[in-house]
Amino acid sequence: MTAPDLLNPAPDASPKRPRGRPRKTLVERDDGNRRQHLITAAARLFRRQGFDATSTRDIAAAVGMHSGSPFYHFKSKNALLYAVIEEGMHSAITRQTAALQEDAQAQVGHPLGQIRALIRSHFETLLGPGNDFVPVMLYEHRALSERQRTALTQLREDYEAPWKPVLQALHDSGHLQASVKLSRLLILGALNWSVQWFDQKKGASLEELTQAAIALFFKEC
Amino acid sequence: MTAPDLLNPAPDASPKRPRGRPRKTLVERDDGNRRQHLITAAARLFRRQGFDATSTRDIAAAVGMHSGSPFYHFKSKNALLYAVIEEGMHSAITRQTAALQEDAQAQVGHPLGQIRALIRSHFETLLGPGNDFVPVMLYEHRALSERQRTALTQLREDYEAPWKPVLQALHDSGHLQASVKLSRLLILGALNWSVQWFDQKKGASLEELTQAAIALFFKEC
DNA sequence: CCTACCGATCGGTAGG
DNA sequence: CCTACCGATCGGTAGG
Repeated sequence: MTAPDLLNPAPDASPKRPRGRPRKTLVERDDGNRRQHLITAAARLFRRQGFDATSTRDIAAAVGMHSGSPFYHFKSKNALLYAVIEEGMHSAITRQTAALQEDAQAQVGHPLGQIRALIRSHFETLLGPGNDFVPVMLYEHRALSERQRTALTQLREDYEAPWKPVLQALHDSGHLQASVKLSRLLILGALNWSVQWFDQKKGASLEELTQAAIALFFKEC
Repeated sequence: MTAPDLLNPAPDASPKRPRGRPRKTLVERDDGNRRQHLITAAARLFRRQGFDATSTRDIAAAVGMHSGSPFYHFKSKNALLYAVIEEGMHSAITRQTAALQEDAQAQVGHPLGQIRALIRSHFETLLGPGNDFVPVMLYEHRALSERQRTALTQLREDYEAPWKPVLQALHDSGHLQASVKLSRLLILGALNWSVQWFDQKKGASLEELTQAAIALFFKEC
């Protein structure tokens, strides 16, 4: 405990608000933090309990707010879900782009190296520590509104776009036998489903997972 | 319309109940039908809207009951969910067993024929018309109680048991390169995810899907 | 961002 | 299986 001073005034000295106009940068940073805390907490709860089974009161409590306060930051529970999903897709696309660039610098764009980068990056997005955002998208997007779903479809297409030429090249070179379209759907499904069974503590590492997936899907020629 | 008789008494002749002790077989058959209607309607609604987003009133209305009546047949909404899932797993196991027997008679147990039968049967369980039960299991089992989940784990192990020796044989013969355990998890994931994107109206048939999956996962040697 | 609150909905039950 | 109902919870809001 410190004695009352200018920053911690005695109770009789208007304890409610700081004097003068609040500094804008500080206020915005605080707002951004609170909003971000809500998104992060919501992602975790939505992933663990599901969207419907998570109340906005749960989320408020997780960040130390009262029950009505999340609606100061988000106009509805749905908007909060969409914010979670949008952030997940943006970071997934960022991670994927970086992985492809790293690979391009190392290997002059061999398609097997590219698909390896895509799969490894995808596993990290799904299974990396604290990465609850994309799993929420995969399993809770049904709760989105029509307009939100439309916007999400665009993000998913952006994300999947780099897979198509890589799989086409692997098909042309004989490493992939099934059709490119069905292969993409089946491969992404196999990866996405890992959210259901992968256990960080025991079992395989993401690197082992990646190698197994490549050995399963692609021929050596 | 038929004239009032012993089976359809006139209104003044105690219309509430038939006289005497109800014939047990008839009563049980009626109960079974109502119960079965509830399970079927619940499966459809749970699949379309999710478990949490479906109210017991929705289910009651779908079979022409009033709001409290489903609880005459099931002691809780959860018990109804478990009935849906249990029926789905039983019919999946039955279908799978029959598929393996058909294949055994035709091909003397070639592992490639066996895996083909397993995959084709799995797609039918997931994507066949009216087969909502197993998809509900895949996406709503989180809502089960601990005891229900334990019982379900046994059913899932029973279902997956035939896959292990078949995949092991394919691994030994060089048709499968990745480890048997990770292969099984990734393959079943790829198939299960088809629930998310398969459209009965357009797109591929279950037969084309099966062929694509086999071409994707297994080497020709 | 808190306080106090509202209308709606939900799973479930008693009693017949 | 219906009728009538209950307690609890929930998303969301007004007003500060």
